[in-house]
Amino acid sequence: MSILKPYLLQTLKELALLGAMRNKIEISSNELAKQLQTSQQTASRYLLYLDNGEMITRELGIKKQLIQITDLGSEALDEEFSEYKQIFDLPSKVVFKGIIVSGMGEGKYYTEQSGYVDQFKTKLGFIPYPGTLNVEIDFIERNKLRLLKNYGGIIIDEFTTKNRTFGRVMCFNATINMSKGAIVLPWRSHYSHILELISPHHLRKKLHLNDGDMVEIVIYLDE
Amino acid sequence: MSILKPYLLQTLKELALLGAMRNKIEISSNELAKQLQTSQQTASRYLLYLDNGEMITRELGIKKQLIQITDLGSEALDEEFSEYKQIFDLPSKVVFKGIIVSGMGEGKYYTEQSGYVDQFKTKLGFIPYPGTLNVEIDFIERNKLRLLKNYGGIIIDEFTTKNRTFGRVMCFNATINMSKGAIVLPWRSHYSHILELISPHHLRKKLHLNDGDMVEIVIYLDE
DNA sequence: ATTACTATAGATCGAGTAA
DNA sequence: TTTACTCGATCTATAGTAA
Repeated sequence: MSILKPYLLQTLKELALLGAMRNKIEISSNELAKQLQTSQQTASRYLLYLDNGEMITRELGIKKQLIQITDLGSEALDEEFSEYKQIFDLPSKVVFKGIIVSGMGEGKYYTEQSGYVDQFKTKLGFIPYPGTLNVEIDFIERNKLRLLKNYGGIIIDEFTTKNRTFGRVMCFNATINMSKGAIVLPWRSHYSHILELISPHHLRKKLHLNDGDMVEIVIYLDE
Repeated sequence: MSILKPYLLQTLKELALLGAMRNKIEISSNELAKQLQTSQQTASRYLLYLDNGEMITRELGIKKQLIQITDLGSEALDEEFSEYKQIFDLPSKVVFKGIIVSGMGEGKYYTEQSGYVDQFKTKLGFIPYPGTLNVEIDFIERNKLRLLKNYGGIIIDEFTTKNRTFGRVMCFNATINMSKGAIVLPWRSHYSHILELISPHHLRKKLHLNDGDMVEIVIYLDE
């Protein structure tokens, strides 16, 4: 049992609320059942599942049992807590997971235009390594992209060369697998399922990334 | 549907992570299913349940649907978040609910011993009204008592009179229904389901308490 | 007291499919 | 494409009870 079913996570949470993360707590299946508003048998079964999944340790006496949450159990709770922090603390960051894909090389062309480079330097604080790192995000997560655009980021203004016009883009400071960079969203364009990242470093090389690798991108909203 | 089943709360959480607390999000039951790692039918059913429970609003188009979390839904998530905060943020206070019961009068004897009274005055800052107010807590909550003892409180040392020895006790500043006082835990003794409170005032009289009345006790750890 | 098994009742899931 | 129905399969809950 690797990923915890919702009702088992809730049970683990109740145990944590009773102090089982810091100490062994003495609790009978009947008492837990009362807390969970279910039957003694169900509470007993849940404890067995959690024990099998190594989320808790138990010391069974003739009466009661001493229960403590394991490191694995704490991690499960911590992950859940992180998600709630993301929901409520939002203004600070948005997290995407995605996989590395190859672009069509046009990223290099754009990121070398001095009209963009100068602005990147003053507004983002770095000169990007030529090219963009393209990360394909889960289709569903484009909802988060809409959120970003609504929220607003760092604006890179359009400019014109003697040949053509380069459009406005919106940037957000971001990290990819903890490395500093920024994502770049074309001002006009529908929400795509590809995120384009720029960075002062050659990310593929620095992070040893290949197509298909899973990466985590954290986007910072508070500039 | 008043209280949310665990799997529905998880679904609500996923929607919130996709931004549905701040905006309408566009999502198909199939996409949600993928996110929840379940079937399209189940995702659809969950959305119906959440809609019926007024946790979300939906606008169904010919494709997709626009979903936003209602105030009721936000509250449900916020409550869950609070519980996680309680687990992870080191608690600065512990809350008990219990009912007033009568002791056997020995509280008065102890709280009048000058060996205790002098220490109460210097370490707690008040001279207790003679007697203890006894509050019976939910049996399961004695786990929280263990937490308290591990955490450590204000120590009142043992002392000896010409007749006998009075044992060490541990105190915590506390309020009972917002009135100032302290709880007193005998150093040796197993965790009981009775809390003994002392206070500068005659609490029964001041708060018009009778046996069987429900009271709330807040114990402060940071001191 | 307990914990936790068995057996059955009940809830939930998802393939198939209509609209 | 969608959403969401039906209904048999599967999972979960609990009464009864042994240890």
